Order: sequence, then structure tokens, then C-alpha cells
Amino acid sequence: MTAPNGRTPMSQQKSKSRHHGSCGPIPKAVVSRLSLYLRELQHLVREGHETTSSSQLGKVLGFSDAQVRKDLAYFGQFGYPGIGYRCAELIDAIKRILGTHRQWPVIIVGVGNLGRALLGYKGFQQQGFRIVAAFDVDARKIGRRIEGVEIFDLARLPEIAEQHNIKLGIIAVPASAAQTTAEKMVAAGLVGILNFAPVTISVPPNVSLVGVDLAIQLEQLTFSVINRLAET
Amino acid sequence: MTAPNGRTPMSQQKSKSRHHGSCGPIPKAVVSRLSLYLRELQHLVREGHETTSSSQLGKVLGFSDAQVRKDLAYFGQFGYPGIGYRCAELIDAIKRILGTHRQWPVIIVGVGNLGRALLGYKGFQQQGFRIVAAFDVDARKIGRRIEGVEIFDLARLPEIAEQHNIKLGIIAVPASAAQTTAEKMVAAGLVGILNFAPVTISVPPNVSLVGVDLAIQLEQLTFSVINRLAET
DNA sequence: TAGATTGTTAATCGATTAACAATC
DNA sequence: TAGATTGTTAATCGATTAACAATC
Repeated sequence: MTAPNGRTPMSQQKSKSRHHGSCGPIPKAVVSRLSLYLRELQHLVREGHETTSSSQLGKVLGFSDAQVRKDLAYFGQFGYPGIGYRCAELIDAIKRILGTHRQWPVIIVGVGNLGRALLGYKGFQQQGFRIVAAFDVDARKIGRRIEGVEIFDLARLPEIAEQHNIKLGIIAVPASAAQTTAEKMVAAGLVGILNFAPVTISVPPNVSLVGVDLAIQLEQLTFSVINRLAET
Repeated sequence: MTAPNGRTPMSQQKSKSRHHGSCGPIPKAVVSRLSLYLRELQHLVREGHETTSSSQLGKVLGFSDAQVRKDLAYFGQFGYPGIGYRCAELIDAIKRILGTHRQWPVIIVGVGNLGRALLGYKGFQQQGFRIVAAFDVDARKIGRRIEGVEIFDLARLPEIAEQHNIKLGIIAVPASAAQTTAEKMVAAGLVGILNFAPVTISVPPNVSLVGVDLAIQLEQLTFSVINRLAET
């Protein structure tokens, strides 16, 4: 809780009065780097580091030191001139910014290959997420438990979502069912959806959507590979 | 093979002589949108559309029509003024650009929860990827087959990679093993790595790396959700 | 003190958008 | 022809980088 010199970061009064340095909405790219900083900071702590610097973080992640400082400055003053950043303190700050300092209950719809893998994925818990229920339409799966998580009939989504005050949901159904699944999630009061189905879905403007298409990631790789070969 | 009017796109001579309109390297963001265009075009074809337009593609995907045209113009002239783009033709062109018009053999290292799901993921095959071998260090898994793919001892990676002329590999091992896995892949001649381990890994400059961190995707969602609530 | 490193400003760079002649 | 839509240029917008006074 105490900084290296026994005080709080820089001019604390100022830091607290203004919520963040720049105005306007935070660029999406900044937020995605924030998650990378967090992950790297947690790694550094496991390796025994007490403090780090913008140049160290930048070097590992492939960003410039200026960019690291600028990104963090959107949200406040977290560093100590001449010293750097205190890892534990910055982890705490970034978690607060991302909203993962508290635990989020999450539900998942679709218990196929991918859904099962996500149910068992340890990384979610480690970052503050807990899958509290799974849903499917296949009668043979309903009632079973996987990784300690019960599989419910999709029809019970509204009921269970309300019961646990669920805000976040993961779509792991086939592409053909993704849009209707999203609509059911929205109807059940969810406001954030992580979509693994390889299809574009649309949600109301008050709902956040993040899409992850695994095949697209491989496509990005092939493009980069063939163009690298072409250069040399 | 023939365009709507029986001819090839616009001034074909020009289109063929210059490889792409703008100079310098292609922005990464453009390439990732290219994959989204491809996915949407394939969807449109399944729905029976023959042609589409930059404004239709843009509307569905949330981009401006100008951006769609600009992105495509990096690589050549694919459209017909007054008509739009012929879906089948544009699909073909984008696949060629991304390098997925031919099939890529892929290997995967790590047959845990996530690795097994990826082995069974149909989306890879559909986009031109084929997982030809899996690797693990767990003796109980070695020799087994999952989804028709044999699991080999990781020690045999160089041998099998050479045999199948493998360029692409997927890392699905725990974070602690990711860096050494990457190094073994590079030593085995792979030049593109898709990393699902939640850790930053480093590879030589002649190797391409794409990282997917599932927990980070959820973090992006929580940020967006809490800041949306804050606005209103 | 000298050395290290921050937060922040101004300058640079790149990406998106608007507009429009050319085309079908 | 009139309407639709492209490819491309110029203008706008936003994001990254370089530089540096302030700080420890």
C-alpha cells in the first residue's frame, strides 16, 4: 500500500481531482494494450519484481516507452519519476480501470467442443471471471455438469441470468445460431457479449460486443507469412 | 469466372500491371478487415447473393463504405462502377491475398482442454487449414488420436514438421511452457505461430506471431460495459 | 549531485472520411 | 438517359513519437 518513498504517486491531489489526463473517449487500442500491461505486470510480480518502467514494459511488449506512459496517463498518474511504476500498485489500478478488481459472473451458451474448453479454461478465473452456468438446447447435455458447471436448458436463461445478476455472456454455438443466441442474451438483460461464432452478429447500441474468430487469426498469420517471404 | 457484363473488372490492363494502389507496407488493420470482408462475402453467397457493394459490406460490419473501397484498393481493382463487387470473384481475390486459396497444413502443440477443442474446430478446415499432427509431452496422451489427428511426442516435432513441410503452428500449452514451445517450433522451421497461452512470447524477426488471450477479450468487454453504464 | 524516469506538450505520422470524376 | 457505384484524391481526424521540464 505504501510507495517506494513512503508516499503516494506524484502530486496526488492533482491525480485524484482529474480522473484522466486527456479528454474524449478512450481509444480502443489503448484499452487492449492496458490488458497486455496488466498481464505483463502480473508476470513480473511472479518473477519477483517490485517495480518496472515504461521502457521495460514497452520492450517486452514491443511498444515504445512513450506509448506506455501515454496510455497510462489517460487514466491518471501512477508512476514515480526516477523510479518507475510499482508493479502491485499498477496492477491494482489497471484492474480497477478495466473493472476486473471485482469478480464477474459469466454464463456461456453452447456446450460443444469449444464451449467445454472454455468451461475448463483457468485463465478466466485468474482474471476475475467465473462461469456460473452453461446453456444448451441438446436434451442429452442438459442437467449434466462439466468442470463443476451445470448445463441448463437455454429456455431457462432469463431466469438464471436474473438470479445471478449476469451481465456478461459467451456465445459458443454454431454460426447459424449465433444471432438468435445474442438476442436471447440481450432479452435476458446481458450487456456484454463475447462471440466465438464465426459470423457477424448485431446487438442493440447499449450492448457491448467482442468477436473472436479463431480461423481469422490463422488467416492473419498466413498473410503475414507469405508477405514476409516475398520481402526477402 | 465472367463478370456481370462479360468483362473483367474495370481497366484490367492497369489493374494487372500495378500490384496494388498504395505503396508501403499494408496496415495491419486493413488485413484484419480483409478477413471480415471474406467471412461476410461467404455468408452473402450462402444466402444467394451474386453481388454486393461497399456500402452493404460496410453497413453489416460497421465500417464506412469509403473504408471498404479503400481497403480493397490496396490490392487492386475488384469492383464494377455502378454494380458493385461480384461476391464469388471477390472471395477468390481475398483468399489469394491472404494466402488461403491453397490449403495450409498446421500442427498444434498442447492437447489439453483448449488444444482438443481446436483439434475439433470445423472453422479451420472451412478456411483452408488442416491440422495434420498434434504434440504433447504427456506419455498418456502420446499415440492416441483425437478427431482423427494423432498425438505425437513433442520430441518428434522437427521430424514431422519437415515431413509435412509445416509452416504454421498453434501453441495451446500452459503459459509456463509457451516460450520454449515457440523456440522448438522455430527450430523445426515454422515461420508462423498462433499463441493461445496467456503470456508474451518472443520470436526471431523472421517469424510471424499472433497472440490470442481469451481472458483479455473478456476484460475488453468489462471495460466497455462499465464505461457505457457510466456515460448514461 | 548525477542518473533515471515520469507526465505532458508539440511535432510527426498514419488512417479514415468526404467528395467527385469515371464508369456501367 | 438517370441512378448507382466504383477507385482515387484531398481534407480531416486521430494516434504515435520525440523531446523535455519536473521529480526523485
